[in-house]
Amino acid sequence: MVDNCSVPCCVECEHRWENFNNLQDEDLKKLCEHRHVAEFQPGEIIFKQGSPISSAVFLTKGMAKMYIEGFDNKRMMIGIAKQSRLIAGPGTFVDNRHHYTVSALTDVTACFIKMDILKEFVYTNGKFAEGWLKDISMKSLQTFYRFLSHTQKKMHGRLAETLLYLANEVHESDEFVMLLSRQEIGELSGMAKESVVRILKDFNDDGIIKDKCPHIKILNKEKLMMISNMG
Amino acid sequence: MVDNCSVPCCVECEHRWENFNNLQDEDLKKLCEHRHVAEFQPGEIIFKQGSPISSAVFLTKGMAKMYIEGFDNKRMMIGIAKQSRLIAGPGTFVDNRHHYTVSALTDVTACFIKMDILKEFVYTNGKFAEGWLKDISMKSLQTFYRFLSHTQKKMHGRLAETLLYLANEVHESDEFVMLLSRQEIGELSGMAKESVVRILKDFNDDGIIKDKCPHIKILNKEKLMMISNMG
DNA sequence: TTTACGTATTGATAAATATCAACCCGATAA
DNA sequence: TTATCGGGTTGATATTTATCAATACGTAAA
Repeated sequence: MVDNCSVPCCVECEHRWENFNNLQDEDLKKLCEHRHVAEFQPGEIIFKQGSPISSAVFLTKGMAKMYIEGFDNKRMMIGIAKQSRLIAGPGTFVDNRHHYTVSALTDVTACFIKMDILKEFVYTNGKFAEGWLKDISMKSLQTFYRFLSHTQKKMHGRLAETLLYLANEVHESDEFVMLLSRQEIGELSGMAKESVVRILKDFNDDGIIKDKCPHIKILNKEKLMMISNMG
Repeated sequence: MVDNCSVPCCVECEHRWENFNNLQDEDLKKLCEHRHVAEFQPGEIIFKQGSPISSAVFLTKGMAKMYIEGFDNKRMMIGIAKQSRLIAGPGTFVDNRHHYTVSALTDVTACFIKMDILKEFVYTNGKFAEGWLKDISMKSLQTFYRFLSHTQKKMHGRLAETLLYLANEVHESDEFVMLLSRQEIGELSGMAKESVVRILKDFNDDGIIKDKCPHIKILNKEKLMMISNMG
């Protein structure tokens, strides 16, 4: 259990959203006063696809997976959420509904900030509005390029790309403990779990990675990038 | 050849971007004064992936295809641009580069409006900023759901979806002249042109569509929607 | 009219990928 | 300790989809 005091105010939070740099300290204080902090255990749902958006969410600790629940209960993982990132989704300005589910992968501490207050700043602070446009645009571009990968790359290329994403963007290290099950890696890279197993074995046998089950180490990043770029 | 006078000022343009409703008439007049109008023949490129974004583009006549040029020169078509839609792409607020190419499918008349002027309004007009956020968000959501389709649907489902998109969104009629070649339909629905041919034949044989080559008529929309929803 | 070219079509085949079933293995509950 | 359960792994097989090659067809140029 946490209370609001155990998490620093947005004014001095080192994990705050980059776009908060465009707000004044008094604005940020106002945000802290109206925020709520909650903790989640691994597997717990932070918010659910289809539910109304009342707050923006920011993680101050831990990681969560974001996924769309599609046809036939099949899941498509969008990516992994961590600190400094606005988690709200594109529904905010469209239908006020979440279009994907977010659930904790580790112990997570999350800040909930009322969306009304954030939207208010769009009217009164042009820099903040521009920053938000930039944020959405960047995520949109990332989606585009992942879409392109899925359409044009074969499985080895997609899985190589996923491993590079986990190393570069998520863990910021070429050696990490895999948070995701084979099933989940499949949901992230668009293939069956058995295919994940087989291709990881291929990479392992070729000396590109060392896969000692929860631990992953990238041994030959050059080659992995080559496979990703057009495997 | 057209000059600026042959296309109405944004103030009274019936095909203008919805978000322009948030601007005052004097703002719109300022836009007209700084715009440029150009005509394109089928096949001509309106702007090219990778080139810098100097202007937002709006079509006042005709249709154009938007596509990403991916690996191996393979193309992924994003969709078809027509009137009332901002064509600029998510690069505007990120790296100021176009991330896809737009080329005319028919005779096209296009308005170019300096992006600087539009961005200016983001600072001075909160409603306009919000409208733009909404615009980008909606496109982002559409991309998400197309991505989901590609990942989870099989070819029949994807092609059914594409036909419904062409009928509902592009031509706004269940009967239309197909603007796209089989190759291009394939780029839009993520499959080889031969597969497009075969599946169209299936749909034709099953009485779902009538496909007399450049003409397409949807005969059984219910069934087409069923196939799209999970074919 | 004939030729040439690009797209559409068709069939045969190969490649990519998913599915199914069985088994292994480590952790946890009884 | 034993039973159970949920991943992980593996091999066999079926399905989906692309590729290749040949042909047909319509239009524009010669």
